[in-house]
Amino acid sequence: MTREVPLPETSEDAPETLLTPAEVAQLFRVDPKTVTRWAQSGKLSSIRTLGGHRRYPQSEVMRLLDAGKAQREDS
Amino acid sequence: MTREVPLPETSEDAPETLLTPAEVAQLFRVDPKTVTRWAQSGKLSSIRTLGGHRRYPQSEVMRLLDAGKAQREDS
DNA sequence: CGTGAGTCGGGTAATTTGGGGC
DNA sequence: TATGTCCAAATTACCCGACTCA
Repeated sequence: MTREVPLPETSEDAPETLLTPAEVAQLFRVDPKTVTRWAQSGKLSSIRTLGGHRRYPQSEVMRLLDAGKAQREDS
Repeated sequence: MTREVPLPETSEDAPETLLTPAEVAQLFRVDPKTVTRWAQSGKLSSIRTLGGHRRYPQSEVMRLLDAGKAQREDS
């Protein structure tokens, strides 16, 4: 049973789901290293764990996936 | 049975909300064990229950989340 | 006072990072 | 310019048994 206390969200809580580099890489069918390069070049937002590993917002990844899937090349 | 949950303090005193290892882990998309290592290495402050379990200040967790943010250059 | 979920510990795989070169 | 691969070091994930929490 999960704890059910009234979490007094200090401000605005965005339960943003995060994806690991491997997960994003599989979605795009590229190497995890490529995903890292996207993040480094500012093409993709990223969050850092306290150990330095990157986590990517699922919502943005999905948006970028949809942006280029139904199109033949580019409209 | 009466439960000792953090009441929404209406005045002074820092109503510091404490998060469980599992909650912090979900926010960073890491394993609860990883959060424990962060606390052990001093990267994250923690409170100990009388039984030895760790609790983490929500405010600090949120601050660290924002600190590791890297947005896209184009928004 | 039981019960189930969560969190200790430690150990050992798997993943990620960063740089360099193709 | 963009992606894939090799490398070593660092970080993280999963395994267990025992204990704590609600």
